[in-house]
Amino acid sequence: MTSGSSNISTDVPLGFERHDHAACVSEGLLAAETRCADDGLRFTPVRRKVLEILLQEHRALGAYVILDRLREEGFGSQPPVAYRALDFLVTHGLAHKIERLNAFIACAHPDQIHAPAFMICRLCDSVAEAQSRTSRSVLASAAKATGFRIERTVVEAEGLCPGCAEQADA
Amino acid sequence: MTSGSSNISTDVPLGFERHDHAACVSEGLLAAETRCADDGLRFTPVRRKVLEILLQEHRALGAYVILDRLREEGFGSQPPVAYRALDFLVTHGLAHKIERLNAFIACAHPDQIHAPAFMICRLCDSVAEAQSRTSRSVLASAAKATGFRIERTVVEAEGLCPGCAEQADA
DNA sequence: GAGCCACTTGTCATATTATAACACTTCTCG
DNA sequence: CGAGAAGTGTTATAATATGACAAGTGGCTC
Repeated sequence: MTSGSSNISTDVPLGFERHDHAACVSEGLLAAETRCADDGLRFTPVRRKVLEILLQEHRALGAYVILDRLREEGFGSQPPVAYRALDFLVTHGLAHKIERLNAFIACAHPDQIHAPAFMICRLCDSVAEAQSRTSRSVLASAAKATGFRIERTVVEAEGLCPGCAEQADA
Repeated sequence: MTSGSSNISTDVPLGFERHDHAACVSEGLLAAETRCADDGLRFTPVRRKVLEILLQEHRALGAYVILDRLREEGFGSQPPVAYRALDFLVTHGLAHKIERLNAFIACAHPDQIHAPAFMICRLCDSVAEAQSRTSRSVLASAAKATGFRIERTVVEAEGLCPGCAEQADA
């Protein structure tokens, strides 16, 4: 994703790094298509559009922002339309909910097993997804000690992204 | 808190372990009082009552549940009353918000520096707070690698507590 | 291809969580 | 004591999320 190659479509440091952002969208959609085909899931127009909307930003979007965009594109405009598509994407690992923000973001690693961790910039709102091995976490050891059986984890850090931290220091 | 001593007031395994629960409440309130006195904070009746309500359970309570109890006790009954008290408690480390549940829980370690991690049982709703050192976490290394400056972390695991896991297996 | 089924979409209605703004009171500190 | 800051209570409203039901769509068997 960090693109050693071609056309940088934006120089905003989204996901904290410059990259070929157009590729994020197309690759993301392609990965989702493949995945759905493989797993016998229906990648319908609404679902596709919602993922596309999410992929367009390395930020978390609220359900109602997504809903507005869906309306503009001619889809249904009532909350369940957005929530159901988001639910589908989250359930199948194509998107994640950022609990801290009550908002949603496209998955950056739809191929791998995901116990994702996020870094959320409180100034520019960008969100980066880190790959995480659950096993060596604080949670894993605490869970082991008490006998808790982990099914899902929420790991989110709030703070300043590299760019904003630099500006803040200046 | 695991009480080598006296009267077990309930045998429900709250916080996943049997313990002298009456002591949780009184010790919690005492710790808060001390802390507020030390730091020149006002531990007013509403704030005290909200903390007491939270301490009575090793579960996260929604703001509106708390609000109902406040009303029963003769306090104001509009949302801001509860939210302001909760905000005070969270700001000063006497309570935490469980983002996954949009709900609140009393801090189990009000004395220490807190980068807490929680284990949430999806069946019995109990929540245990683990002590965590942020430093060796997935987040810390990801942050270091990208230059992200962490200010606050949310670490929550959802799954089955020891008791519920056992029942589920049976 | 007709009929059946599961799934998806769209809508209305409503629940749940959270905050803005303002008047009034209480506490603190000079 | 008086001025200002902090806290409380209220009204009103915003933002987030779900339940229930009707209608449409696609894939299936026979």
